[in-house]
Formats: sequence, C-alpha cells, structure tokens
Amino acid sequence: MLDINFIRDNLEKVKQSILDRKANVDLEKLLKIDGQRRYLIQKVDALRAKRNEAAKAKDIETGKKIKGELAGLEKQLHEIENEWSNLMLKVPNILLDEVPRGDAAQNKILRKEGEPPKFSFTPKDHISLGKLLDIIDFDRGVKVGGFRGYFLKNEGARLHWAVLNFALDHLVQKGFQPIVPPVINRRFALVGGGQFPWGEEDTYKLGDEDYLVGTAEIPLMAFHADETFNLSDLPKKYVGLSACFRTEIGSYGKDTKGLYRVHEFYKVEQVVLCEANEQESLGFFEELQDNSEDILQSLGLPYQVVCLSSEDMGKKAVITYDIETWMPSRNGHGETHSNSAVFDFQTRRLKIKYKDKDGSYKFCHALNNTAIASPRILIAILENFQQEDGSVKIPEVLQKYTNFSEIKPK
RNA sequence: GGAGGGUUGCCAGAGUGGUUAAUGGAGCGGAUUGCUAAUCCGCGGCGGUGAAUAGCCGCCCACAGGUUCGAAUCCUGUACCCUCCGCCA
Repeated sequence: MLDINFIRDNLEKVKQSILDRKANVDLEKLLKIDGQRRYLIQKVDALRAKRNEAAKAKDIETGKKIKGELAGLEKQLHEIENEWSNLMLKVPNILLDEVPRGDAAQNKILRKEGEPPKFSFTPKDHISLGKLLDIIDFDRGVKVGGFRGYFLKNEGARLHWAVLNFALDHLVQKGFQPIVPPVINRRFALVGGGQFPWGEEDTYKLGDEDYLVGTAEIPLMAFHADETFNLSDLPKKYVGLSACFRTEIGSYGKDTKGLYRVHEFYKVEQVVLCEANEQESLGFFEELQDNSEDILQSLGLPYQVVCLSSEDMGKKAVITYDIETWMPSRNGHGETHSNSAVFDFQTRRLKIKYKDKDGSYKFCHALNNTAIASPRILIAILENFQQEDGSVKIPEVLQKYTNFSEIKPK
C-alpha cells in the first residue's frame, strides 16, 4: 500500500505505474472517495466534539439531538472508508526507472552464468530419469494427490532435503536467522504481504479466515506485524523453510507434466527488513541476489538473471530479478528464483515501523528472495548432471547432506 | 471436544456508566550534582486541519457491533491467552 499523501503529491508517478503495469485501479475514483472521506471526517469530528461537550455538561436534550445527526454521518463515513481501503489496497507500488516497461517480451536478460552442458548422447528429461532411477513416481502421485501430484522416493527424497538443507545452512552462515513458519495463515497476513487482492485465486482457502500460503515470505513478513523497532534492531535477516501451496489456476494448461509446476513444494526463502532508505534497500537487493547466485554456482548450475518487465512482475515490488536455471529438457531456462525489493509497500499494510534518529516513526523497507525451491530445482540437477547410462552425479556441496555421490538406474 | 477464568499504554497494574484512563517500573530527552549513582522536569500511537516534528479537534482500554445524552465499565458476536477434564502424534 502506498501512503495516500504520497499518491496525492505524486499523482503522475502513480498513474504511470498503473499504466505501465496494466493494473486495474480507478485512481480518479480513489481521489473522489478520498475527498468525500476527508469531508465526512471533518463533519463527524466536529459533531463528536459537540457531543462530548454536551455530555460533559450533562445536557441531555442537546445530546439527543446530536446523536440523531451523528448516526447517519457515521454510517456514511464507515461505508466510504471501506470503499477507500479496498481501492487503496489495489494501487500498485511505484516502479524503479530501470524496470523495462511492457509485457514479458520486454524482460531484460542481465547476464548469463555457467555453460549449459553439451551431451555426447541424447539427454533424457527429469521425468524419464525419475522413472529410470526410481526416485520420482508421478503415476501414484496423481492417483493419491490428484493433478500435479508426485511422490519423491529413495535418493529423490533425500536429494530434495539435501538441497533445502544446503541452502538453509548457506544463509545461516551469512547471518540469517532460520525460521520454520506456520503455513496456515490468517487473512491479514496475505493482505498485508501484498498477496491479496491480486493473488487470491492462486491461494488455497481453508476457512473464512485461513489460507495455505504460497511462500514463507507471507508468515515471515507478518511475523513482526504491529511491531515497532529501535533503529539498532535493524536490519532483520530471516531465512524461512516451509511448504508452499499454489492452486495454479491461472496456469491451467501450462507445464502439465513433471515437477516444474506443482501444487505443493518446499522453499527456502530470504526475507529482510531494513531502514526506509532506498540506497540501503537496494544494497540488500544486491546482497540477496548474490546469495542466491552463490547457491546456484556452488551447485554448478548454469543460469541467467532476468529483470522482469513492468507487466510481468508483482504489483507490490518496485523491481524484481528472476533467476532462470538451465533445464536441458526445455532446451532453455526455467524460472527458479525471484528477488523483489518492496520498499514500504508491505510494512505499511502490516504496520511494521521503527523509530528513526529524529524520533519520527517510519515504515521499514522489506525484501524477499528465493534461496532454493524444491522439487523444481531437482529438474535442473537431474537433467544437467545426467550421464549417458542415465545415472546422475550429485554436486559435491550436497554430498554431505545426501551421503551419496551418484544416483544409479535400478 | 467440555467447564471455568482472562485480554487496559514498552512492562506491571488500578479502575463496574459521567472531568484530560490512577500508580509503579523500564526506556528516551533535558536540568543539576563530577565519585560508576542520585534527584528533579518532560515524553504514547493513529487520523483530520495546518508550512509545521506548533496549536486545535477526533479516535484508540483484544477486535467488530449494540444499548445510552454519556461506555474501559452494561449487552451480543469473534479472536487469542490461562487453568482443569477428555482425546491425541
């Protein structure tokens, strides 16, 4: 959420962001509602002042008269404020200048790291490898879990945890505090995290108030909701490990086979809260980016870094870099990581503040980035490191977690 | 799942219909005194209006409604916490 004062003072910027993102917000209506809101607040406050005076003087007759007038106005104000909040929640964040404007075709490849492997044989995809090595079972996965269901078995199950543990340890060594959060979250956390109103149909709903989160970013951000930090408490650096759930309703016919697009997976996620300073915020953006690239480089996986275009990125971010890792079966790169600077968009919704040097209260800046997500990353590991006989060599950094260096066909 | 108790400011804690929500502690700022401290003074958040981190007004006693001229206080619903019982990985 943006500050209404910022919106009023920077109308053109906000309008441009809405256009660039093809966001669906009626800004004119918001401004009109905001005018009505302020007008009603003034009337209601004045009447309340009168009422308080009458009550103090025990002037019952005057009090009764005011009560009648006030009731109608308060109801109106209440309705206007609801409408106001709903519109405010839909206004997207501003965009940094370097974000390419346009649709996904405008995504800008910033750099490529590592060389895609050259096979002297016809490489298999992870689906056949999974079957051959007896480590992934899609048939029974669908039988039990439904469409997009899967079982990881044997070395596959262990490789999955190995990758997650490796990423977790890597971040802990860099000073991130490890957290296993709840994945059943209340509605406020999803609204506060900026997941809603946009991503509501992608989210599993459990009851009137409870949802299954699609990322640990949601509970990690809500962790500090309604809290105020001292300057010395910042930055907060967290690394969360959690299950993630996504309905994938928006991508129904896409990637219908394999581990690429599944309803449930695990992810190690980095989250940072820092001072409300764009320089500092963007410094952490680079730091989180480096962390993820370190992890991929340690694994020996080739990848490219992409700056997402205005229409392709989330509405809450001011800038997003995706990492796409090389996946031989796609003969191309597939998204495995997503790094976003969000500034105070989420913390304003969640009321996460700190007391600045001058004594004023400010909303923190926030960032989040994938460290690793499994099983999607297993696609890259299995396919890139496969041998001619279908066996797969395990990256060295993972071996202390797997206790094996190779998976062989059964 | 059953029964009971509770939720007040950073913390503790008083307050059961009528002034600015006691009091104590912590923290921060200032004053004073130099003896590892004491003493004194000041300090909540949000919104509206302002150039204003000035004044003024409003709102905030878990949250949402209701009763009343007037609600922390009475009523209803919801959430959470505690105790006991039951069940249980």
